[in-house]
Amino acid sequence: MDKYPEVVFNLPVDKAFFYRIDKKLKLETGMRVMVPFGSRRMTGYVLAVHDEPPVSVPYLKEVQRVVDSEPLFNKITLELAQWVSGMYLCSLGEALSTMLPGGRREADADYYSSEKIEIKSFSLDSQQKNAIEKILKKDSRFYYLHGVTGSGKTEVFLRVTEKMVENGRGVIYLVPEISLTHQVIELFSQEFSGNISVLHSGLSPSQRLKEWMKLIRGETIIAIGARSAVFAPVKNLGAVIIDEEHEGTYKSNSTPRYHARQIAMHRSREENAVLLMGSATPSVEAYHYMKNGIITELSLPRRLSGGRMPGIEIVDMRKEQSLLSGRLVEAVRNTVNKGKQVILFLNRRGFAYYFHCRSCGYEMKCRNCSVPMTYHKSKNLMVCHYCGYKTKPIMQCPACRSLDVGYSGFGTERVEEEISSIFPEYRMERVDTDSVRKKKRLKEILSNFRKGETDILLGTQMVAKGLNFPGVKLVGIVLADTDLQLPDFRSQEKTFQLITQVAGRAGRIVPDGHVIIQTYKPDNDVIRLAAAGEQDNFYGFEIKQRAELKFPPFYRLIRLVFRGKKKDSAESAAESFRHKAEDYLSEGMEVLGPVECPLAVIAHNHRYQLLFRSADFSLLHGVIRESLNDFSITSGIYVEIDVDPVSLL
DNA sequence: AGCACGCCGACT
DNA sequence: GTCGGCGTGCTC
Repeated sequence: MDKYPEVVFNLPVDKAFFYRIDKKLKLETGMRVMVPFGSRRMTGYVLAVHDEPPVSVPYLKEVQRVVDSEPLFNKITLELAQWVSGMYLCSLGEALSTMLPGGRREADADYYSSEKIEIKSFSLDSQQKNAIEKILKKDSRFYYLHGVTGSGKTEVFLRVTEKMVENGRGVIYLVPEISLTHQVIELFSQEFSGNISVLHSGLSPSQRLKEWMKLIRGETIIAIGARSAVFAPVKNLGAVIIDEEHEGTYKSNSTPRYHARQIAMHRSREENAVLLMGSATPSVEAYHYMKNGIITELSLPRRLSGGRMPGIEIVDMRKEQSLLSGRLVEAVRNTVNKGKQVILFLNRRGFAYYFHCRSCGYEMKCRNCSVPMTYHKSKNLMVCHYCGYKTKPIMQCPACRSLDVGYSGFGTERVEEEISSIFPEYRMERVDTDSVRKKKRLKEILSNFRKGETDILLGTQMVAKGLNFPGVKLVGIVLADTDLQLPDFRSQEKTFQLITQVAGRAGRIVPDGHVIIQTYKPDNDVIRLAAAGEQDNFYGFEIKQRAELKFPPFYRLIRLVFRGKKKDSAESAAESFRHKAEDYLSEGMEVLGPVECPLAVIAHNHRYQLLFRSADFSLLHGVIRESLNDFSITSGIYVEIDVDPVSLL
């Protein structure tokens, strides 16, 4: 006697397939099976096990192997996958696969340390107590701890978790990147040891699965991890905590392109839990919902240590010759001479050194992609930031044969060079994804800096977040406006957050810290408001602009990218999709495009995008879903769907 | 997403 | 006359 499992795969195929298996073998909904599929064998997820074969299928293949001894997915996680598949317009199998840790690894070079940290027996001040009380009263679904760096958000998170655990309820704690928040993870691991599953990417797939199974069985009831931990099968979920809510890492950049905050909101509603977010610089939408009362704002305006925010100084780079202003050089010298430390911050590796002809303006671009090639001095190579294509640097302009060419721009390597020529005796280390390929090396650099063995730490993103160094007195933002020129509706928000976060860092330990912001746009509203610490004014200004320009949170967007080897067919696919969609289009919806994507070509693929926009999300979503349904995808063309895109690049 | 099947161009 | 290009359609 046989039974008949219904199986889905991690493929862009929105369909279930049926197999047969001996009734005596243990096979349940939520397990994985190895089955023949066409000419290959694949792992599939069992949605249901039927007693009767489906009438519509004449011949059923047999399950080769049952992979799991117990289900990986329970009712709640299966329903969640269903919702993800509907919301983000991917197949159910793709949704299940992204939820499962190790099912498909999400690239992030994480670093995890087991260094012991002291658990301070902290006492809470009145503003923290007040916040905790409100959260536990649960008269709202969503809460936001809005407070400056150092105002004690972590303690509130810890206490809320403690209370939840006392009441037998589970907690998901999300952090932007494990590597930058290992102190917090250590704190939680020690406080709740035995009760916690840390789902970090340093674990092997089988270790991750083991942690997942502990949660499914209820052996642990706290899950902590990056983005994908929002799917953790925590039993009796009481709270989801999102630390540093504004961080871009909460949005996935592969199918399904989910946002962890959106999943968290959905789960907290479905599972009757509270959602607790926190940041000093909320995303514009979160800020908007706080002002609307959809999210309850709990503000923590005071710093625990009583330290003041640092002095912030803007330097106009239009008057400067070099990429380090006289003002910054002087401040670095003063700081190091007093035995204090400096952090220099550059936000974009990709905007580094590029080839540029001074006669005709020719820029050297990648032959596969449309982005400028970046010069890497240490290897003497031009490298494409997107596809990894490498080529030798050239000495003559290929367009006009001029010899007046150069490699210019801002890059950590260039800044490093400049600093060492001005201050050859200072000890400096550079942190970026190139110089710290190895996790050990990063740990070493950071620990040297913490011990005061380095004077200057120069780096990209990695130095801006989460790290608190006691000796730091000066922070320089080498170029604050790089994001502002990007054709992206979120660039102002990002710039504001960057400056505010970096400034907060400087003053955290040393109250009289100093921040120097170098910019070519000293009069820019965003830079001005960030430097002045005028949060409410910035958000007010930005929200007004978003409303006027029809961007989120007032309007919702769905972006479709059509990509293919052939430029024409990519464009015509986008064009014909637009026509399809126009049949369904109604009042209050608009389509933009097709236009070439800002990054028009990536790895030989031409990219065209359509942007759909409406204030009514369910209408918008419905139109896209139906259009996709009766749109037959031309061969060789791939469609990427991004619901609520965070970036339009 | 793969992978096989199938129908037209340049080679021994 | 065949090898192989990749367009098309299917996978229980």
